[in-house]
Amino acid sequence: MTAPLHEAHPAGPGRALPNTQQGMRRRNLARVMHTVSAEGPLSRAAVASHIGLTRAAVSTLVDELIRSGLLEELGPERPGRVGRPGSALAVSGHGPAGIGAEVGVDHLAVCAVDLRGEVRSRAVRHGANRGRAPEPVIEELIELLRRVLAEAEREGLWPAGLAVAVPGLVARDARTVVRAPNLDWRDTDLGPLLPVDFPLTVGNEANFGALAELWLGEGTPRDFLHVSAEIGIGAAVVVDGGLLHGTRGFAGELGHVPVQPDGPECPCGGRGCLEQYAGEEAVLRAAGLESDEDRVGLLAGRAAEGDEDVRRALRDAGTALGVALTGAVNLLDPESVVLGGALAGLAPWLLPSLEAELDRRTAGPACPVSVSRLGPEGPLLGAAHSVVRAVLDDPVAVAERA
Amino acid sequence: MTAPLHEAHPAGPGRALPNTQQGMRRRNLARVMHTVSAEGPLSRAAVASHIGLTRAAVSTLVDELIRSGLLEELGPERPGRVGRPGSALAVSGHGPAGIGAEVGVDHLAVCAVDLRGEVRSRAVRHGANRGRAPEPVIEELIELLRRVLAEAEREGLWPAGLAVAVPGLVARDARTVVRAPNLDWRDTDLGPLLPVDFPLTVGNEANFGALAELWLGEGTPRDFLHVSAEIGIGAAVVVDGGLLHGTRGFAGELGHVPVQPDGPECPCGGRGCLEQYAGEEAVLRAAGLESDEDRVGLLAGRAAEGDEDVRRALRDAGTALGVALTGAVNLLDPESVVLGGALAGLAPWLLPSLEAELDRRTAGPACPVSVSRLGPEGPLLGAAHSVVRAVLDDPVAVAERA
DNA sequence: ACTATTTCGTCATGGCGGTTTACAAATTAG
DNA sequence: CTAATTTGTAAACCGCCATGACGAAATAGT
Repeated sequence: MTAPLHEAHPAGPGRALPNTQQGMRRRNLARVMHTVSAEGPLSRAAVASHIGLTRAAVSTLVDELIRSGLLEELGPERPGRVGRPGSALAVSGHGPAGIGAEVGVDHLAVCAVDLRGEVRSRAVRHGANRGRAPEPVIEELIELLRRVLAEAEREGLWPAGLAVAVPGLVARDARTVVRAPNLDWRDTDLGPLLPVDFPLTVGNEANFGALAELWLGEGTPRDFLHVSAEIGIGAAVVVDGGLLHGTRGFAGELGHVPVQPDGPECPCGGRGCLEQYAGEEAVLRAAGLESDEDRVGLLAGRAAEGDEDVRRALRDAGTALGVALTGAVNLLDPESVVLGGALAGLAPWLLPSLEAELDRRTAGPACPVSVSRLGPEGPLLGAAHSVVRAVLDDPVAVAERA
Repeated sequence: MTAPLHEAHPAGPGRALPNTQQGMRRRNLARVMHTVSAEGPLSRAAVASHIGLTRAAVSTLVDELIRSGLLEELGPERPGRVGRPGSALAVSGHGPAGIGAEVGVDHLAVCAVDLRGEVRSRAVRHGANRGRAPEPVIEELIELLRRVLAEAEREGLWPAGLAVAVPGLVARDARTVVRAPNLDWRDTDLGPLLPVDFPLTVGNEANFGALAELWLGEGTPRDFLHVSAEIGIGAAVVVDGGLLHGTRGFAGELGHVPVQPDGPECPCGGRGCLEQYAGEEAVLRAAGLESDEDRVGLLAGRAAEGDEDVRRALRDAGTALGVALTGAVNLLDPESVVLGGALAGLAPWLLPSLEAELDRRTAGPACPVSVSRLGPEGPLLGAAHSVVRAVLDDPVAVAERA
């Protein structure tokens, strides 16, 4: 029963809808949902002027959305302006919810987000998953999922879809994990393991983090490069408000960009890949540390304490990141680079050398580098919100399933 | 009078059209044009089944396109199939034409392409333009343009737009050349210099070359990386059948991707940029040659003769290209890499080391590298065809101008 | 307090676009 | 020569949005 959510989450409302009158209607319904969702409570008239339709047309659209339970009438607004006050519309806090899940190296998490974007339920379970087989891990995830779904149902929500963030490469079918080095999973189709009766999507953790940044970050542009790191270093390329997936779904493998063509060998077969300089393992080694749990926290702690070895290791990692990012920036000309995931916590010590390297190597104004506010929350929120966006992108599709 | 052609040539038909009934109509007109253009002569019924409309609907669409002179009725087709034969429709060979122009380092060229994709007129003028001011060069280009337009008019064609390919960075407004090192142009707006009474677009030569590959190449995928080189090394990133422009329009600057972080200094401010290893100047120097004209031809000639110095220089350049492309391929996961422009002619000596490097550094199946058939013709054809595509993408817009 | 003005939401009407249904025309199969 | 099949078109219909008019509900002015 696991139908794919529309793959490669389209940027705008309803990209794939047919070019017929019904398709037009569905696109307009989506535009209403997006407008109300983005611009807060709005009257029908305000929505109409936002999207360029007449009040009459918006009325019929809103009626349909209210009947479907996707919009709610909040009642008359009381503005100081002249004229009859409008009736405020808001996205419904009941009805469909986006379920996000995350399989991390040392934790599992599930959450439910309503159409308003609020997290209404969540469950987390800590514990190292490194090297565990997929089945028991997913078994535990399902337990969390059950709890979240139960609580969501008590709040009047029903699941519109499930998106799972995984620390590894995911095939374009958005179902099978091709390679997850931290977990030691290879070519495992999560579809059969997660028998849910709503659409399932599996995606790369870094990609979901980037989407969270795009949708939840403040002032985030529509074209940027989102860099995050767990063990591998993943980048997500966001172009015109949409993710760049690549042919096989493997785009964004920043970790294996050559930084020093005759540097140390890398398991990927190359030499001097970024991961050999800025990967978690490499940085720990350079700092003279060893640990099996919360390695990022360890690094951040030592660096904050003033440990010169750790700081040097992070400086060098920043320089290597700067070299790799110079290539990426030259190739993509993004509006900015955002450091997310584990890198966000280490930013204070990475940024100076990273920016110095990037500035030095770029002619003209350098590409600004910023740090994500979301940090480690990004992937989970991005996953849940991807489902919410899918609902906003095609409201009738979910209304039919209600 | 120079209105911008729709910027950032959209992939599909009429992306920017409003979501109204007229917009729907225009999109369907575009779909008919695209189908007839791509699938050769087709009956109304065949078009209908291709795009999923009814025969009746297609009939009215075709009527309108024929009245506008964009489609032609070729007469009844004689198939061996049962049933009444359809009336073959073809894109008109008269009416609107796309005008392409190219400002090269040592030549100027202009051509006119009809909606069928045939080159109906062309004019070329050889002569070094290096270091000449924009005004006299454009003056000469206008002379060629006048000749091409005159011949096109004799053939019953009228210009639907002009696209100019320039060897340099072009701003997002598609009018001003920000930097063209070979010509020594900086921040020159070609709009005032080219006062034509139809839409004008200025674009990067490498980008137009990539578009030519996309539209004219056989078996070219919708996601690929097109690498070309004149003096600088430009790459064009094609994603889902559309060019990736970047925020400022500077995407694809492969020449300044770091290949050896502490290599020789580069005018861009960096060190060890690809251009320092695989740029024209660098290769000539490594080969111990010097020349002011047709430097690529010189290299190819010597390499073909068996000159070991030249071959070694090209091998090394290929290796450097391989390193830079490894980074790009990891980041973008394209379906293939295409070598175009000057690189196409040098491919026999570049490819082996390039592919070896790329294979070695990539885990799993390597990204296939191919060579463009179009070679130096690419940019000019791509420019002209970009105008033709714009007409196919929104037929009514040009019909109104007829 | 009362009227004029402004804005909101809705209804009836109409135009536009594609579908459905029906039919004549043109070909092949038997 | 008839039956079957396919094409192109015309007429009626339906869905969707625009237009214009109206009542409702607020403010502004006298």
